[in-house]
This record gives sequence, C-alpha cells and structure tokens, in this order.
Amino acid sequence: MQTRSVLEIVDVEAQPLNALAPRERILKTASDLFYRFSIHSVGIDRIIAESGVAKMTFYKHFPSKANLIATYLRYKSDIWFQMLAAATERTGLSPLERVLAIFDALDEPFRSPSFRGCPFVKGLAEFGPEANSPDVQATIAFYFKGLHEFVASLIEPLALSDPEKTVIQILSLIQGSIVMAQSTPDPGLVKTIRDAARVLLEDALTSSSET
Amino acid sequence: MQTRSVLEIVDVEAQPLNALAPRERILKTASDLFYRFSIHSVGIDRIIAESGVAKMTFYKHFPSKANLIATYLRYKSDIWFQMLAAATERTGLSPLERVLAIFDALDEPFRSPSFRGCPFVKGLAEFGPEANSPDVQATIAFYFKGLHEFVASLIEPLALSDPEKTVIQILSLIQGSIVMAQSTPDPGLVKTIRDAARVLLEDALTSSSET
DNA sequence: TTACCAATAGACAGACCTGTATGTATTTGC
DNA sequence: GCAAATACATACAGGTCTGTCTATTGGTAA
Repeated sequence: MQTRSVLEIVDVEAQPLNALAPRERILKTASDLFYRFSIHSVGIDRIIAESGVAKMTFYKHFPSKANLIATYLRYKSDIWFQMLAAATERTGLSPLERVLAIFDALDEPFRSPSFRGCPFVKGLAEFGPEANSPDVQATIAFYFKGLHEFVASLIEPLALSDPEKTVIQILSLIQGSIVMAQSTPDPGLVKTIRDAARVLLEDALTSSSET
Repeated sequence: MQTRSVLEIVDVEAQPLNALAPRERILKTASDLFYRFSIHSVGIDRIIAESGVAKMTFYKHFPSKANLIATYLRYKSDIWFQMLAAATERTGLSPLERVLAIFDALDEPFRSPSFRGCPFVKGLAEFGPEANSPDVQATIAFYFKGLHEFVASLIEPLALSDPEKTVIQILSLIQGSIVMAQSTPDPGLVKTIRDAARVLLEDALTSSSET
C-alpha cells in the first residue's frame, strides 16, 4: 500500500514496465517503439505484445492507433517542455544565460545512445500536410507553436529591436543542432552551437543598443 | 527522331510523365509520392498505378522496394547537389558570398507549395539506425557526408583558425532553416537565416585575424 | 517474315495491418 | 464475501502489403 502510493508520484519514465497500470504500460511501450523505429513501421500487435496487454484492453484505453500516436506525441512534448523549463528557470541566470541554457539542456539527450532526433520532425515526416490524421497533425503543430512561444518568452527580456528575428535564428539553431546530432555524431556539437547562439545574441544586443 | 534526342538531353524533372521511359516514369512518380506522403505509407501498387506501368515492368527495373527507395534518395541527392553547385559556383562571388549563396538557393524551394522538408531527414525518420535496410541507410549517410564536405570546401578558402566549427554552425543553420520552413511558414525566413550566417562568418573571420 | 525482347494485364500467395467479437480470469469497491 | 468493472487470451474479418507467376501484346532488328 505504501509502495503503491510512492509509485504513483514518481515519474512514469523511470518505472519498470510491469509496475505500471496498463494504460501507462501501453503508452511507454508505444513511445519507445515509435521513437526507435518510426510510427508507420510499428503495428498495434507489436505494441500489445511488448506491453503485455490484451488487445481489448488496448482499444479500451486508446480508441484507435491515430489516438495513440497523438497521445505519444503529446507525451513527448510534455516531457520535453518540462525539461526546457527546468533548465531555463534556474535561479541566478541572466536573461542571456537563460537562452543559452536551452543548448546546455540539449547536451545530455544528444549524448544518449537512444537519441533518435526530434519526435516532431519525425512525426512531420510521416504525417505531413497531406496525411489524413487531424489529431496527430494538431499535436505536432501544438509542439512547434509551443517551442516558438517558449523561445520568444526567453528572448523578450533582452528588449531587442527585432526580437522575432532572433527567435527564428535561435529556433533554427535548436532544430538544426538536433538534426546534426542525429545525422553526424560529434561530442563537441552543443558547445559549437551554443557559441553560435551567443554570437548571434550578442550581435542582436549590440545592434539594438546602437539604434 | 529529333524530338526523341531532344527529350533525352532535357532534364527529366520537367518532362510530362507519358513522355518518359518506364524506368524514369516509375522513379519520378515514386519520388513525388514518397516525398509528399512519406515512404512507408506509399505502396508499390500505388506507384505502379500512378506511373501507368505493369507490375512486372517495375520489378524488372527495381528488384525491390528498398532498391527503389535508395534510388529515389540518390536521385534527390543528385538534384540537390547540382542546385547547390550551380548557386555557389557563379563567377564574381567572394568566398564569403559563396557560403551565403547556399541560403539564397534555399529561398525558391522554401517558397514552393510542394516543399515538404529535407528528404534525407525524412528518410532518417523512417529508416533510422534500427532499420534493416543497408542500401537506404547508406544513401542517407552519403548525403549528409556529401553536404558536410561541400560546406567544408566553401569554408576552407576563408582560412579560419577553426574551420570545422564554422562548418558545423553553417550546417546547423541549413538543416534548422529547412525544419523551420517545413514547420513554420515565414516568407522572411531565408533573409533571417542568411543574416545569422553572415554574422557567424564575420565573427569567425574576425577571431581568426586577431590570433 | 521471323525471332526476340520489353511492356502490359491481372491473378495469386503469404504475410502483415487495424479493429471486432467471444469468452474467461482477475482485480477492485462496497 | 459479492458484484461489477477491468484485464486477460485468442480467433477472426476485411483489407493492404510485397513480390511472383502466367499469358498476351507490340515494336524492332536480322
């Protein structure tokens, strides 16, 4: 009983599968498989088998595969935004350091052997504009919009004359570094990109103070 | 007869489907469909139907779907590198302008309504390290290596003290801008990213001349 | 003309896919 | 301890996938 209540407050991420309720077990298994192998190449049957759940239980919790996919993406999105918030909201950081903290936060995932790139870029690759999966597409759009707003909120305190321009540049560095980390292994990547971001931010600050 | 020889030297890209030989018809159809809808979600049957070819004809020219996918990616890679070469090899450009010309070349594809992001990032999303398709994976790796070498060859004349660092930064801006163009429409994107690249290059040049 | 080769049409095998149906076991709340 | 909800195992329907097979048509070159 006591063990039970402890389990409930601990992050789902760190739990062994068999300690989780069916719904979480399905979601975590699907998340691993979708992220590793791509979405279309992983069938419901495999998710059911690896999560040790009956088919009817699956369809009770997730009315369709599309629903599971959207839930998976939303789950990844939540984890990612939580991580970003934790990294940038630390006390004692200057506004500029908060922006650069984004890149520091990327270092650990980039070094993880299970890193496979951005789930939402991958999602967009499989469920682009021509796909017929409104829930999935909406979840992907939700992420990109959220990231944009998050970066904008960090840039805003810098009081730049053209903040949106710098937001786009930082976003491009984030997305670009994720692609690079996935396609071209390089232990120094984060430092290189962080330096680029710093140069761009300092340039924007200088330009803004001149005018 | 004369028409025939003309057709042969004109770029395959611009031809109507029915004027092409079966192999090119298949490849062009597959290229369109794979790029628009993703690879796994487009079946052989659909490619055959839309290219107006018999199934046996398809399997005569492409021994398997994996072979077609690898050929498709190689085809996209060739077109893309040709475009990059044409944009950067123009006469009268300074070494720095040649690097920036990469971003000018991105403007047109980004504005095209049929733009759907980078075929190789999309390819990696569907055929990552865990996939069992060595030919496809090799073609994707070939592209990323080629782009890296291409950018390095443009950076090299700048005689920077740490050229590889700038190469990675420029590559990240390229990949990042492609993701942004796909996920967040913005007519001013290329100018914004080009400015970022210019700032980074000028900073690298300044640092190199100081030491 | 004849012999050949490429392309066409369409059926088919065997595996996989999503989602449903049926019935049994287990856990949970009262 | 009992009733109700939940999860289990498994079979199945209907569709799609890749790749093979057979048989026929049409153009080309000797």
